Amino acid sequence: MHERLTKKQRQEHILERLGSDVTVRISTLADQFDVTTETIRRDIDELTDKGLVDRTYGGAASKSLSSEPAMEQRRLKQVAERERIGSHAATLIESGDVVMIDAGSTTLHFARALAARDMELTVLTNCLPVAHTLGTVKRIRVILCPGEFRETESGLYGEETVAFLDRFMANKAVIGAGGVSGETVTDADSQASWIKRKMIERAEKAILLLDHSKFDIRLFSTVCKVSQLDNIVLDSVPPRAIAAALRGANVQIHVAP
Amino acid sequence: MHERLTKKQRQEHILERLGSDVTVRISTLADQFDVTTETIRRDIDELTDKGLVDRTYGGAASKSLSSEPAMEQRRLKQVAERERIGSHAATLIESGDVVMIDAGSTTLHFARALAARDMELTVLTNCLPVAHTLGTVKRIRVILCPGEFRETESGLYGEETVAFLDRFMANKAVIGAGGVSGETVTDADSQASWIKRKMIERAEKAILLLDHSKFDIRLFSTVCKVSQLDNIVLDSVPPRAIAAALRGANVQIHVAP
DNA sequence: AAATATATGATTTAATTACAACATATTGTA
DNA sequence: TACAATATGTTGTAATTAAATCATATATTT
Repeated sequence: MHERLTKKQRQEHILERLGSDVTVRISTLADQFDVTTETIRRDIDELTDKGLVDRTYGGAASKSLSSEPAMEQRRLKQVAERERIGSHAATLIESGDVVMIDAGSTTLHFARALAARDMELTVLTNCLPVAHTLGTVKRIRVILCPGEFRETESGLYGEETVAFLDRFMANKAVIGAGGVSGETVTDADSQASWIKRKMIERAEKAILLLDHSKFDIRLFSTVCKVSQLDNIVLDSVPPRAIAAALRGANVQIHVAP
Repeated sequence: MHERLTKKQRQEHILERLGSDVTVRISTLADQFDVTTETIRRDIDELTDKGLVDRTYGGAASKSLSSEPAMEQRRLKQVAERERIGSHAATLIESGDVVMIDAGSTTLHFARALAARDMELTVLTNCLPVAHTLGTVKRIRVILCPGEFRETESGLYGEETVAFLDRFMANKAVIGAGGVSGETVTDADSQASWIKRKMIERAEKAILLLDHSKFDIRLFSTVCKVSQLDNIVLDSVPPRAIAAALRGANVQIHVAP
């Protein structure tokens, strides 16, 4: 006969379970713990409030590794474009390169494409999903930056991160951004901008990945001028003004087919 | 106006979605694809039959092919014991502590228990799953070490990691190990041992988590002498020789209930 | 021990999902 | 084109879950 578990114990068990399973069901847990579904529902609500699990209809799910809540809504529409961008950008990488990869959903697509190519590479990144994706590939050496972990982007940020990057040199930096307007690249997040700038600085070639939804968008934090870029990979031809700025700065434009 | 997607496109989108999200809901997908829930239900049933997704009530979840195979295998062993150990070890942590957490499956259990407690903490770790588990908790500041990413442990290792840890001081270090024999703590992995040693060195109190399968095991790489420990959390009473060594070294022994 | 707070259970109603059966539309092909 | 195969929509009913409320039990504090 089992002794009754305390609330804390139950909740720990639920977290444990979500460590190996992706989802749990309230009805199942209620059976196993021999409490009512209402009790489990309350447990899961509390865990959800703490941000430890995601609520689902009928249960809970473990938090996703690469969730980007801000992008959630339009992710569906932009997925195909980003895949194309990432895939094309991967062709710009050569065997033997040292590559710095920024955190973001577009750069994650790039990392997936890169993993599929299977080259000899060294990768520095501040993005956990990128590290995870490339970590499985034998011939790629992945170095993750230190820093403060931010759940929203699943990335590492802060002075530690920037200082760490400063100690390396790369052949290529692959970054994303929130918008480009005229000759200025911007992002909503100033901490992220510091990382992007440092990566550009420490790499011989800077490659920016951008989908068309970011054209003519100007956000809070300036990342760099387009003249600091070497390549830009897009999913469609940019508006006249941006195209002119890019050509003027001698940036090589790639439109992913 | 959107064009209607084909069945194949829808299903690909669902899979893509489950690449970044853990779960999808039938009702949501039906809205987004502008089809009825029955259509999505049939899509998901097909994907389930092919073994590509897991069915859930109201939707689907990504298959839990854990990307941490080595860790996953060990997780299956001694799960209950490790949960108890981790849970009890969490009670040794106080609000305001700076805690260094080693990579390993037992320490991950500890991290889950810690997350459920919801205290004000600063955590330094070389373990991605630990960072992810604690990164969701508002009151916990998580700093991830730099280093070379090793997929088998989902952790960071190497000189960068050790040097980084050297720059901090912690109240407590919580580490795992491969075995303890006599008065010596050992591990199979020498790179991991370097991390563990450094964490012990940089913390006021060293807490070792060990399940009983590790008693009287001596492995390749020496981590430390038991005299360098302050607390040890076990799932059962250790053999005479080890108990004697621990008492002799004035290590506080906790047997998790 | 009494008082208070917390946790759990029970119950009802509303909302959501599942399932099956059948109708209609769309696609591919002889 | 016409036929067959496939895909999708519609509808009704059953099953499951959500949410709110109130009652009861358990723990904590004074």
